[in-house]
Amino acid sequence: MESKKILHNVFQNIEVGIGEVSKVVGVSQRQLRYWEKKGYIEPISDDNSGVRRYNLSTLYLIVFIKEQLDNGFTLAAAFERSKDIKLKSKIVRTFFEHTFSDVEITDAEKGYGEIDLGDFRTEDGEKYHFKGVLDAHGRYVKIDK
DNA sequence: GTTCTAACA
DNA sequence: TGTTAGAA
Repeated sequence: MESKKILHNVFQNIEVGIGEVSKVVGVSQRQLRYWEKKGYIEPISDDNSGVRRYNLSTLYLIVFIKEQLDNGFTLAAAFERSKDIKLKSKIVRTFFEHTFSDVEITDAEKGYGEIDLGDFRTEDGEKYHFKGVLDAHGRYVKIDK
Protein backbone atom coordinates (compact mmCIF):
# COMPACT_ATOMS: atom_id res chain seq x y z
CA MET A 1 0.00 0.00 0.00
CA GLU A 2 1.06 3.53 -0.67
CA SER A 3 2.68 5.10 2.37
CA LYS A 4 0.44 8.12 2.06
CA LYS A 5 -2.62 5.94 2.46
CA ILE A 6 -1.09 4.03 5.32
CA LEU A 7 -0.43 7.28 7.16
CA HIS A 8 -3.95 8.45 6.42
CA ASN A 9 -5.21 5.19 7.85
CA VAL A 10 -3.06 5.54 10.95
CA PHE A 11 -4.34 9.01 11.68
CA GLN A 12 -7.91 8.00 10.92
CA ASN A 13 -7.75 5.18 13.42
CA ILE A 14 -6.19 7.04 16.32
CA GLU A 15 -8.47 6.95 19.32
CA VAL A 16 -8.08 8.81 22.58
CA GLY A 17 -10.01 8.28 25.79
CA ILE A 18 -11.74 11.03 27.68
CA GLY A 19 -9.23 10.94 30.52
CA GLU A 20 -6.26 11.53 28.28
CA VAL A 21 -8.03 14.22 26.27
CA SER A 22 -8.98 15.98 29.45
CA LYS A 23 -5.45 15.79 30.83
CA VAL A 24 -3.65 16.81 27.64
CA VAL A 25 -6.01 19.51 26.35
CA GLY A 26 -6.95 20.94 29.70
CA VAL A 27 -10.69 20.46 29.42
CA SER A 28 -12.54 18.65 32.20
CA GLN A 29 -14.30 15.38 31.58
CA ARG A 30 -17.45 17.06 32.79
CA GLN A 31 -17.08 19.70 30.07
CA LEU A 32 -16.48 17.09 27.40
CA ARG A 33 -19.65 15.25 28.35
CA TYR A 34 -21.54 18.53 28.48
CA TRP A 35 -20.33 19.57 25.01
CA GLU A 36 -21.46 16.21 23.74
CA LYS A 37 -24.91 16.64 25.25
CA LYS A 38 -25.10 20.03 23.55
CA GLY A 39 -24.29 18.34 20.25
CA TYR A 40 -20.97 20.04 19.67
CA ILE A 41 -18.75 16.98 19.77
CA GLU A 42 -19.33 13.30 19.25
CA PRO A 43 -17.36 10.30 20.43
CA ILE A 44 -16.60 7.35 18.16
CA SER A 45 -19.85 5.48 17.89
CA ASP A 46 -18.87 1.96 16.92
CA ASP A 47 -18.58 0.48 20.41
CA ASN A 48 -21.53 -0.01 22.69
CA SER A 49 -19.51 -0.10 25.87
CA GLY A 50 -20.59 3.36 26.87
CA VAL A 51 -16.96 4.39 27.16
CA ARG A 52 -16.12 7.51 25.16
CA ARG A 53 -13.35 7.50 22.57
CA TYR A 54 -12.46 10.42 20.37
CA ASN A 55 -10.86 10.42 16.93
CA LEU A 56 -8.26 12.88 15.68
CA SER A 57 -10.63 15.32 14.04
CA THR A 58 -12.75 15.48 17.17
CA LEU A 59 -9.57 16.04 19.13
CA TYR A 60 -8.69 18.96 16.88
CA LEU A 61 -12.21 20.30 17.41
CA ILE A 62 -11.84 20.02 21.17
CA VAL A 63 -8.52 21.85 21.09
CA PHE A 64 -10.02 24.57 18.90
CA ILE A 65 -13.03 25.07 21.16
CA LYS A 66 -10.75 25.17 24.18
CA GLU A 67 -8.65 27.89 22.55
CA GLN A 68 -11.72 29.96 21.72
CA LEU A 69 -12.98 29.58 25.28
CA ASP A 70 -9.63 30.79 26.57
CA ASN A 71 -9.93 33.78 24.26
CA GLY A 72 -13.20 34.76 25.85
CA PHE A 73 -15.73 33.32 23.45
CA THR A 74 -18.78 31.46 24.63
CA LEU A 75 -19.10 27.75 23.92
CA ALA A 76 -21.78 28.40 21.30
CA ALA A 77 -19.65 31.05 19.60
CA ALA A 78 -16.63 28.75 19.68
CA PHE A 79 -18.57 26.03 17.91
CA GLU A 80 -19.87 28.41 15.25
CA ARG A 81 -16.30 29.54 14.61
CA SER A 82 -15.17 25.93 14.30
CA LYS A 83 -17.74 25.33 11.58
CA ASP A 84 -16.48 28.41 9.77
CA ILE A 85 -12.88 27.23 9.97
CA LYS A 86 -13.84 23.75 8.83
CA LEU A 87 -15.57 25.08 5.72
CA LYS A 88 -12.71 27.41 4.87
CA SER A 89 -10.22 24.59 5.29
CA LYS A 90 -12.23 22.44 2.94
CA ILE A 91 -12.28 25.18 0.31
CA VAL A 92 -8.53 25.62 0.57
CA ARG A 93 -7.91 21.89 0.42
CA THR A 94 -10.10 21.46 -2.63
CA PHE A 95 -8.45 24.35 -4.42
CA PHE A 96 -4.94 23.04 -3.82
CA GLU A 97 -5.79 19.42 -4.44
CA HIS A 98 -3.08 17.62 -6.40
CA THR A 99 -0.73 20.54 -6.22
CA PHE A 100 2.51 20.81 -4.27
CA SER A 101 3.52 17.86 -6.38
CA ASP A 102 7.16 18.78 -6.33
CA VAL A 103 9.50 20.95 -4.37
CA GLU A 104 12.87 21.81 -5.75
CA ILE A 105 15.52 22.77 -3.23
CA THR A 106 17.53 25.68 -4.58
CA ASP A 107 19.61 26.39 -1.49
CA ALA A 108 19.75 23.80 1.23
CA GLU A 109 21.84 26.00 3.50
CA LYS A 110 19.39 28.88 3.51
CA GLY A 111 16.26 26.80 3.13
CA TYR A 112 15.32 28.18 -0.28
CA GLY A 113 13.28 26.34 -2.83
CA GLU A 114 10.66 26.33 -5.55
CA ILE A 115 7.26 24.74 -5.06
CA ASP A 116 5.48 23.42 -8.13
CA LEU A 117 1.92 24.66 -7.56
CA GLY A 118 0.59 23.06 -10.72
CA ASP A 119 -1.67 24.32 -13.49
CA PHE A 120 -4.45 26.80 -12.95
CA ARG A 121 -6.81 28.46 -15.39
CA THR A 122 -8.31 31.92 -15.44
CA GLU A 123 -12.01 32.63 -15.77
CA ASP A 124 -11.50 32.85 -19.52
CA GLY A 125 -9.98 29.41 -19.64
CA GLU A 126 -6.40 30.46 -20.17
CA LYS A 127 -4.00 28.12 -18.46
CA TYR A 128 -1.02 29.11 -16.41
CA HIS A 129 1.61 27.21 -14.53
CA PHE A 130 2.46 28.48 -11.09
CA LYS A 131 5.57 28.10 -9.03
CA GLY A 132 5.98 29.35 -5.52
CA VAL A 133 9.45 30.64 -4.92
CA LEU A 134 11.28 31.19 -1.67
CA ASP A 135 14.67 32.82 -2.02
CA ALA A 136 16.72 35.86 -0.98
CA HIS A 137 13.98 38.12 -2.33
CA GLY A 138 11.38 36.58 -0.07
CA ARG A 139 8.39 34.61 -1.25
CA TYR A 140 6.67 35.18 -4.58
CA VAL A 141 5.15 33.30 -7.48
CA LYS A 142 6.44 32.60 -10.96
CA ILE A 143 3.83 32.33 -13.69
CA ASP A 144 4.38 30.56 -17.02
CA LYS A 145 1.76 30.65 -19.71
C1' DG B 1 -7.47 2.29 38.05
C1' DT B 2 -10.75 4.49 34.69
C1' DT B 3 -15.16 5.96 33.19
C1' DC B 4 -20.13 6.13 33.60
C1' DT B 5 -24.49 8.77 35.22
C1' DA B 6 -26.84 11.47 38.38
C1' DA B 7 -27.15 14.71 41.84
C1' DC B 8 -25.71 18.30 44.89
C1' DA B 9 -22.86 22.25 45.89
C1' DT C 1 -18.76 24.15 36.28
C1' DG C 2 -16.64 21.33 40.09
C1' DT C 3 -17.12 17.54 42.77
C1' DT C 4 -18.85 13.44 44.67
C1' DA C 5 -21.47 8.96 45.04
C1' DG C 6 -21.91 4.30 43.73
C1' DA C 7 -21.82 1.08 39.89
C1' DA C 8 -19.72 -1.08 35.74
